[in-house]
Amino acid sequence: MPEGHILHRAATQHTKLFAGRVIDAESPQGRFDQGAERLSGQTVAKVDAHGKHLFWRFDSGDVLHIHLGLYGKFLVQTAPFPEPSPNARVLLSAGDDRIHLAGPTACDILDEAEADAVVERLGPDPLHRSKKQLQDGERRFADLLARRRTPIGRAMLDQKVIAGLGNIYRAEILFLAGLHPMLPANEVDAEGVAELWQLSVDQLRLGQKSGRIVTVDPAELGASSRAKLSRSDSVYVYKRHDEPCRRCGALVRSASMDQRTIWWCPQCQPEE
DNA sequence: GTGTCATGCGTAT
DNA sequence: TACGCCTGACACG
Repeated sequence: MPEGHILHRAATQHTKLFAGRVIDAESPQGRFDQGAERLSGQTVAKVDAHGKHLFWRFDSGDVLHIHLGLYGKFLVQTAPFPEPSPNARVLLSAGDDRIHLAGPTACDILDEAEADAVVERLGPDPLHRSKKQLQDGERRFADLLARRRTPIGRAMLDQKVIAGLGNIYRAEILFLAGLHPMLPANEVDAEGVAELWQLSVDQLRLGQKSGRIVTVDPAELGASSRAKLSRSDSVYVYKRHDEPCRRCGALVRSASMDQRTIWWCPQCQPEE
């Protein structure tokens, strides 16, 4: 159930645990037998992420490319290892550490050029750290939006425009920016574009740090909600159809956009 | 227990 | 625009 923050979190954690180590791989499920055989005995160089894609880079030049899709999940395990569930696509282990991967959309071995090609198909990633990358990213993001008449709600989920946002962040960031999801992307003014980028950077970073998506400003939460934050307490509009907006009280609306649901506050995100 | 839905996306139509 | 992937959570009975 992963948006970009989860993958970057995994990249950091997996690098910490496995960089420089020789791994053993197996595929209890059997759908990655050949890959596991190929990777076993190889040394991990590092693990990095772009958007929702994760890349395990090996000294040999092999790259294990993973995309979790809608269902995929990583478990980090330490010895003594639990019995692997039979649906584990791959187990990657070194010494007392093991990654258990289940349900991914993609799990395949690429060479470096192929891995580069995956990244090149993606838009800029707001979780990239260097100042230069972020500045370039913002410029690309602005250029891409300027060339699209498509609704901003669709553009924000388009991984070629901005890599790493999923349905929750899409809805929440548009709310925070005060933009109606149907507004044409090329009609968002420069200030709005800059705000969308900055909100994406800030929100994804928060998510990366905490491992969960909490977009609601702590100052806007009641004391009781703060004590135990349920998912519906942690967001402004996502899955809150017909509930009152936390800021203005208007009823949150929802609609289907490209087979995904989008939520917005008709008052805070006016349609013009 | 069964049915539906979902933080995603590639491919076919 | 529709389907397939292939999993878990949750609502409902």
